[in-house]
Amino acid sequence: MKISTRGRYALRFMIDLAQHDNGSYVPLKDISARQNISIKYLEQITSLLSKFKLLISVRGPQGGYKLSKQPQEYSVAEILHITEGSLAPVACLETETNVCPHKENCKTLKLWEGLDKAIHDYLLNVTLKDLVDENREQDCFYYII
Amino acid sequence: MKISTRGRYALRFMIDLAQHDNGSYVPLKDISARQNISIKYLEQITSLLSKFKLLISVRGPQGGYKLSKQPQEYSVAEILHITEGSLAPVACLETETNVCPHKENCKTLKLWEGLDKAIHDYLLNVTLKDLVDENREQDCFYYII
DNA sequence: GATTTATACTAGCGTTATACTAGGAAATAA
DNA sequence: TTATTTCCTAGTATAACGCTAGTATAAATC
Repeated sequence: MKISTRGRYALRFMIDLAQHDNGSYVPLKDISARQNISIKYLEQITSLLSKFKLLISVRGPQGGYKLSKQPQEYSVAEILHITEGSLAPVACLETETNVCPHKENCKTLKLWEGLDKAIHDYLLNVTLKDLVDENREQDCFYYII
Repeated sequence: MKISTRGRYALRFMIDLAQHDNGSYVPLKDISARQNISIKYLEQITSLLSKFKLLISVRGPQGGYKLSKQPQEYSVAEILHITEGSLAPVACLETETNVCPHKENCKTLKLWEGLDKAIHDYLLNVTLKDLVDENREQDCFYYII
């Protein structure tokens, strides 16, 4: 029941980008250096975020990434959903419609649906701006394990 | 961000045990057959639950498992906590005190703490009795994947 | 006390997911 | 044309997951 590095790094990337937004594009290598995450690994994460239109990217010199909307318009839920694949606590809730052949008889389905909703409700209500505004000196760039 | 089979099987085991509680001990093989989970795998799960006093076990003929308290006294949180190891969404929240050297500067710590709390609050408020009382015909004995 | 029935404990093992690294292609500004 | 940047795909070591298997131990019954 863990958020993977992909999701965590994505948040750190987005926070860093929001903090260093001056209208121009920020190249990966800058954020990679500040956040101490390899460029190659970050690339995989940003290309996902880019594909889902959370970022605007431009190649070549002076290129890089830019937020596609205001920090307060991003929910943590959408960022994590894209990078984690799914936030559902059980596989049967990953798809739009639950196709488990035993869902009618499942004593725990409501539990998982409730947990899924609790997680989503919480993460939908936290925005990127909320994270950027955290009263802390630096970005987190290290998690144990 | 998934609950593993250990946690899910533990819940199914506990529900089954609560449903078939007639004062005597229920042997693993009965529940294994009803739930379609191998005895050997269930053993690992029940020995955990037993070690943490959620079950009373007796060996030998007429032996088996019995709940150590009333179904409404078990929270889903405690069952999952024991079998999953931890429900924390990030490693730094697994231990009692956060020992991450960068916790002071981490912009996402409050987010994870809040998510952890949302998950815990929800699961603490669902009891084993709530699951047993689900208005469904049978136990769930199958999850896709 | 031997046998049967049950849990307890430990080790092992195949498969999948995680957390990356690496190489090259394509685009773009200077 | 060259340097810089993102984009795309493949590979790979490690760890976690989801079991299976064997043996030890305890207890009831014959």
